[in-house]
Amino acid sequence: MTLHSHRLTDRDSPIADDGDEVRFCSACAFSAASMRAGYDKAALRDLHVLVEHVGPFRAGEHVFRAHDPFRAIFAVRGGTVKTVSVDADGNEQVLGFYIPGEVVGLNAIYPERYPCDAIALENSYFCRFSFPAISALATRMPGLQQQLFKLISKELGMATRLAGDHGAEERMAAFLIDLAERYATQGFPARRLHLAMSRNEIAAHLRLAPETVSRILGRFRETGLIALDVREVELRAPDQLSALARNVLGR
Amino acid sequence: MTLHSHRLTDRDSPIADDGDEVRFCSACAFSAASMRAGYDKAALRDLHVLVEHVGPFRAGEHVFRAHDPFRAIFAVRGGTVKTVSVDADGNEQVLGFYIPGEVVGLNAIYPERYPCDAIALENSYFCRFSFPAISALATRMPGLQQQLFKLISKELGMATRLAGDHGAEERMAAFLIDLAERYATQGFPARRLHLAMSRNEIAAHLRLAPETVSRILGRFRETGLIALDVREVELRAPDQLSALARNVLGR
DNA sequence: CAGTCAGGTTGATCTGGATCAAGGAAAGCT
DNA sequence: AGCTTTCCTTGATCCAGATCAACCTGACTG
Repeated sequence: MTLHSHRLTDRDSPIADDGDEVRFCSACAFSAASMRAGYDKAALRDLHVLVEHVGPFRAGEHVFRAHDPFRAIFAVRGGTVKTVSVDADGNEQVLGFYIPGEVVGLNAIYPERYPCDAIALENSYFCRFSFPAISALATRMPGLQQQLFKLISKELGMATRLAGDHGAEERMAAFLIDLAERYATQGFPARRLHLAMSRNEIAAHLRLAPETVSRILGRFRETGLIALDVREVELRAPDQLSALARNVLGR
Repeated sequence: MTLHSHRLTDRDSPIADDGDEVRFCSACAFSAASMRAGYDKAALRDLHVLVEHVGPFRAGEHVFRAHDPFRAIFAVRGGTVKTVSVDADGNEQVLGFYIPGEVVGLNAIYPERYPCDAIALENSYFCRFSFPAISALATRMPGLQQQLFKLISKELGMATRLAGDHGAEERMAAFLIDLAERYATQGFPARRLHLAMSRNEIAAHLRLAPETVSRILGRFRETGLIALDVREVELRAPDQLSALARNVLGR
């Protein structure tokens, strides 16, 4: 098999702190909105002062834990995280995977405690925003407020799609398409991706058995929809995949 | 069968416009937060001016439609609504049911279009809040901003629970417990409820077949967990139901 | 570099809930 | 009242995906 996906490393990631005192890490979920709105230096400085760079977290380390009091949200600067909720019987449910530029922890606002664990899947870095501080700032920066609303609402859309009734193949296709698109919007190649998560974790996300995930990926490979080398994926027929995912993604 | 649930009507509903020029409809999701925060008269007047009472909508009528541009959110003043998304193959998914005091339309913020239809299940009334206006106001009323964050985050929690992997009985139990608790927080009796929705709608919400919903309710009745007369439900053993729902509701 | 172990694949079997089918009961219409 | 329609229930069968089982692979360990 000659599939060489562009494995993300600390070195070649386009997402990183640019070291500039005034501007933000270029991919931060908040920077685009703030820049777009054309805020003055003072407001930008406020937002910048708010940020606390944290990490690295190594694979398997917790960024936050279920039941911890909610204090902050985390923008992924580099790496990948999963959020997981473990029920009384020990069943793990993966709520989501988060890649650079995305924000983790928004589901903790209402309960005022994190309702899940956040665990790094690989070496990962974050911008930590105190939630009281960022929402106070949002009061003076309507664009930031809007951005926060959008982020939570987007997350809500994701959860809703996941809740839908759909066949295993449809969900798997939707997972791949969605992930690829999210990487694409962050500036990564759109047709190749490295899966930072195990089959087990994909399964726990899509409420499938790991065996089913494996079989479906195998089938996708055999029918030429994807090229696959364990965790390296190339979308060979994105249109057919999208067609499969159509009902899940709602378009 | 001698089960007489307290059927909600326009007349006996505790939720209604109180007719006071200055205060809000007592159950409105925003009134509590605003009152609690102790805002001055001017701010309260702003919020009051913002509200537009709409309705009645009769059973089956649309409050908004999928793909319509997002302009407003709706607090249920009386009645019940469902939000439904219909995919390309005509499969209906019920995203949620909303009772008086709850807010519909928050999932439209990110896509900037309603991602679903909102349909009244019975005669229903709403407070309509222009979203641009209420979020502008939220800028001057941090408590209101916080309330909006919470509402969306709470909705996110709901969607997440729905997305979980769980047996049909667990999901059904969770549905009943959750609905009863929501009625209870709105001041209705905690152990008796009238289901405003059909078995089909419950099924489309819990991704079950209507037959399965019927069978499980029958089983709950036979095992004494509930008393049941078609749409009138009495929770006879709320603790056992809660135990069943435990893994779904996460506690 | 043999040994261990977690992760992945593949095959065989089982099962929870869907689907198909047939009536009953309540509500709206003429 | 009768008629129609929609909703609900109950029984019989079926199937997508879970579970059980076996083996493979590659990465880390002593």
